[in-house]
Amino acid sequence: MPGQRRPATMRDVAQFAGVSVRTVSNVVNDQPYVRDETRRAVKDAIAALGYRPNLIARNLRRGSTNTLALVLPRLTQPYFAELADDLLTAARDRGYAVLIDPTDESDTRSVQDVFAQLAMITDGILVDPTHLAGRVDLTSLPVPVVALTSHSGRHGEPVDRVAMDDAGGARLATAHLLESGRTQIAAVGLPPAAVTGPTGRLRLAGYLEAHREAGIDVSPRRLLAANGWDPSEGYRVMSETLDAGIPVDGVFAFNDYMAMGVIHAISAHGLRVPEDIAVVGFDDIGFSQHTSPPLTTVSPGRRRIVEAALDMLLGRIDGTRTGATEVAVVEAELVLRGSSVTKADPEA
Amino acid sequence: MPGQRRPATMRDVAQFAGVSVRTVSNVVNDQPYVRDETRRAVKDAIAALGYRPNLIARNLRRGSTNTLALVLPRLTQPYFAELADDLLTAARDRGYAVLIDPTDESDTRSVQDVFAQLAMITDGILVDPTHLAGRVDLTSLPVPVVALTSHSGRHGEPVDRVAMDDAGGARLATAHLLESGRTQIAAVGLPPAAVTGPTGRLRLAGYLEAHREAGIDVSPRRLLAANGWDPSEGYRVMSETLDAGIPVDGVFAFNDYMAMGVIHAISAHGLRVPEDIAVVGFDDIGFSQHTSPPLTTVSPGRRRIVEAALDMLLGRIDGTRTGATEVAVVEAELVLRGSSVTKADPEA
DNA sequence: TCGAATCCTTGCATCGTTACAGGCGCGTGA
DNA sequence: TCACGCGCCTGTAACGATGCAAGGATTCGA
Repeated sequence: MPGQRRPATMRDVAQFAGVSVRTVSNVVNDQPYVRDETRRAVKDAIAALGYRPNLIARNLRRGSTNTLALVLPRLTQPYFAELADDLLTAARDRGYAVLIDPTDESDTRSVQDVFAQLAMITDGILVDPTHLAGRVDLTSLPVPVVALTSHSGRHGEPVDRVAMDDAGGARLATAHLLESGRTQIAAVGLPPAAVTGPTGRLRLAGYLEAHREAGIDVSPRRLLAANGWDPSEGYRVMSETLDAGIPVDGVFAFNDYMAMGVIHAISAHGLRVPEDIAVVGFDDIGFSQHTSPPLTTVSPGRRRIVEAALDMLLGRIDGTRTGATEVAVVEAELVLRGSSVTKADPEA
Repeated sequence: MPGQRRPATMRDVAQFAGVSVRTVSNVVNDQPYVRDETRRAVKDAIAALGYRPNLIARNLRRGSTNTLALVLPRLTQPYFAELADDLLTAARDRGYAVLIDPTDESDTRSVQDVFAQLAMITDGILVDPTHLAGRVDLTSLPVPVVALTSHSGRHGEPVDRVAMDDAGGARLATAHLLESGRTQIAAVGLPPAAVTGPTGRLRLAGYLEAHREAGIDVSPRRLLAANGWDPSEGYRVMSETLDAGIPVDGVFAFNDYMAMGVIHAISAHGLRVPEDIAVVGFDDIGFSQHTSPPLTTVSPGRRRIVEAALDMLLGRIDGTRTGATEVAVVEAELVLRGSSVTKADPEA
C-alpha cells in the first residue's frame, strides 16, 4: 500500500528549519561553509520530516543516475546467473544499482532502441554482445559501454572489452584429456547455436590446437553441433553419438550446463564417467562441484572478469580513464575433478 | 565511448519544426488535436535530429519511471535465477524495466534505506521477504509492494502476497515417497538455515502431515538441518547421515539444488538412486531434468507466480486494483522422474 | 576605526519534460 | 451579423534538486 502523505521535499525541510533550500542542499551534500549549528538544525528537520532527497530530480539535475545496465541473453543459463550475481554484488558495494535487461530472440524490441533507452537512464552499460551479432552500434551511445565477450573484436566495434580466454581454456581442457590417454574426444557445442556462435568457434579452436600439439587427428564425427548450450542439447547430442556407435572416450563440452546432459546421456547408456568416458566442461558453475561425479571444468575467472569490467566502466564514467579502448583478457584455469580423473589416478 | 554531440531536446525539435515545445510533446505522446500535417512535420524533425525523449525528465515530471525493483537474496540459487529470468521477460513484455537488488547477509546497507531508495526510483517492488526477517516495514513505502513468499503472513505486514504452496507441495512429495513403499524418509533442509527459515518450516510441516496421514512415525534422526540450501550442504548432511549408519530409504530435500548434493553423497557411498534411496526435491529448476537420474521434484508454478505477482503489482500501480491486500496461493505440482521411480515401476 | 578577507547563507536560473489554461481562427446556427 | 463551439496550438508554470554568483555577517590585521 502506498503511503498517503506526500513525501517531504527540500523546500519543506528548508521551511521547517528556517533556512533556504540551498542550505539544505549544502547540508545534504556535505558541502563546507555551513555553520555546525545550522547543519544540526537542518539535520533535525530532515529527521523530523523523514525527508529523503528525490533521486529522480537529482538525476535530472546532475545528469547521472548511479545505475548501471547489464545486458545479457538469459539468466536461465547458470553462467550468466552467476555472472549477474557477482556483478550485482560488486556494483552494489561500489554504490551502483543494476538494471538487468534480457535481450534474446524472443525480444521484439529494436536492439538499438533498447540501448539508447538504457543509455538514458544509466551511467554505463555492461553487455554480453555475442548474442547481438552486430545488431547494435555500441560506439555512438551517450554513456560508456564495456563488452563482456570472448570473440576477438577484430570485426566488431571499438569498445572496451573484458574477454575470457576461450581458446586457451579449451586448449587446457582438451590437453588434459589427451594427456590422460584419451584419443577419441568429442567436442560438444559447435555452432549453429545462434547465441553462442563466436564463443563456440573459439572453444573449438582451442580443442583443435590441443590436438595439433599432441599430434592426434580429429575426427569430424566427434565434432558435435548443438542448438543451444543447455543440458537437453548435451543429452541429445551425446545420445545420438553413442547410439550411432561412434567411439568416444572423452568429451569436452563447451559449457558445464551441457556437460550435465552429456553425463546423463552417458550413464543412461550404461557407461561410466570417467572410466569409460571422461568429461570436461567449461565455466565452473556452482553445480559442477556436485554432479556425480564432480565435473572437471575450465574456470574462466568470473570474479576477475567482473572486477575488471567494473573498473573499466567506472573509470570511463568518472573520467579517470580516457583515450583509446582497451581489451583485458582474463586467464582461464583448469579445475580437476572426478569426471576426468579416477581416484586411482589423481594426476595432480 | 560517449558520443560527443549534446543530445537533441524537445526544444530543439520544436525550433526545427517551427512549432511550440508543447506541440512536440503532444505528438510524442500521441495526444489528439494535432493536425496531420503538423504531426508529420514534428515527426520529421524528430527523425532529422535523432531526438529521443529524456526519460529522466519525463520520470520527474510524470512521477513514474516504468521500472520495477526485484529484491532477492542471491542469484546463485538457481530457483531465484530462474524466477528472475521469468520476471525480467514478463516485465519487459509489459513495458517495464527491472532493477535487481541483492540483499543478503553481506549487505551492510540498512534494509529500510534500500527499500526507500528503490521506492523512489521505481513504480513498484517485488520482494522475497523471507531473508529480511521483518527488518523492514513494507507498508509505509510510497510505491506498491508485492511479496513473493510462502510463510503465512499472519505475523507479517499486511502486503499483497503471492505464495507458493510450500506445505502442500511438501506433502505431495512425501506422500509420493510413502506410497512407493519408503518408510525411512529423511527431510533435508530444516532450519537453522537463516535465509530459508520460514520456508523450511512449512516444507517440514508438509512432510510431517504426509507421515501423519499415512500413519507412519517420523524419526528425529532423519530430520536434517542445513546451513544453506546449496549442494555442498546437501552433500554434507547426507554424508554424515549415511556415515552415522542411520537407515534411510528415501529423501525429501527441501530444494532441488540441495538434492544435487544429496544424490552425489548417495552415489559416493556406493548406493543407488532410486533403488536404495529415492530422492525428491522441490522447485523444479532446469537442471533437475538432467541429473543422473533425473530428479523427481515439486513444481511450485514459477511462471504462474510471476504472472500473478505482476498482475497484482501493476494493478496497484495503475490504480485498477485498490482496497485490502490480497494473497494469491499458487498450487504446487509433483513432477515424477527417475530419482524416485524405477523404470519397472512407472506408477504414473 | 576602517578595509579586506573569510565564513555562511541565499535567490535565481536550470535540467527536459508534461499539465494547465487560454488564445486564435474558422465554421455553423440563429 | 453575431455568438458560440470546436479544433489546433502556445506560453508559462510546475516536478525537486543543484550550480552560480552575489549578498550579509563576522573576524582579523593594520
